[in-house]
Amino acid sequence: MDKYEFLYPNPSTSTSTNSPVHSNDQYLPCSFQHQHQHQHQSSTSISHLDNKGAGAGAVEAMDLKSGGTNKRLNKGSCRKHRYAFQTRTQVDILDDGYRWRKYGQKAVKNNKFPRSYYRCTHQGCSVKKQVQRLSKDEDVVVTTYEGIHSHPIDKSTDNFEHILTQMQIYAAF
DNA sequence: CGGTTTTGACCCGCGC
DNA sequence: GCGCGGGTCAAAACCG
Repeated sequence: MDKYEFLYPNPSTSTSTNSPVHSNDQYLPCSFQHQHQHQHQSSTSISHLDNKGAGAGAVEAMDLKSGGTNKRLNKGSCRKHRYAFQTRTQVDILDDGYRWRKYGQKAVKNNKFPRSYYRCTHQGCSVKKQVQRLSKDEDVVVTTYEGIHSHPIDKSTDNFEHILTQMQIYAAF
């Protein structure tokens, strides 16, 4: 049922206005906060992510050190690049051009919708991604990326994907 | 047939 | 010490 391969008919219509939020101690030099006119109510999720237990802000309630994020493989990793996107879309799967394999799904306490855990299917690329939908606003989908891709995108020829790629590269620095 | 999703169980850190 | 909440794994099911 989750077979949405390519859902970017109109980048300026369907998926609009992503609000990148860096919750880690890592700061992004390039602030690509393109706040369009669409977002006007629950757009800036920084307060949501920063504020734990604020009802719908169960996305960023945990730090990297606490969770079992790096319990097994990660032993002495330097820093974790993690940033969340809030996208107003009706589709759960936001295809950014990479290949993801779902490895888990858990229900969040303050959310009626479960959170899906995805992982990059590339060898050596342990980029993780989790998608969560807000129970308050079903149209808002929070996608939290973790890690940086060290390989080109398999797909090609798309403006929006290219933009996303650049955004990730910026976030990597 | 291969890759991926699904779903339950297990594990781990933290709070009480 | 136990329970809770969250994250991951793994085996089976499913789809192209």
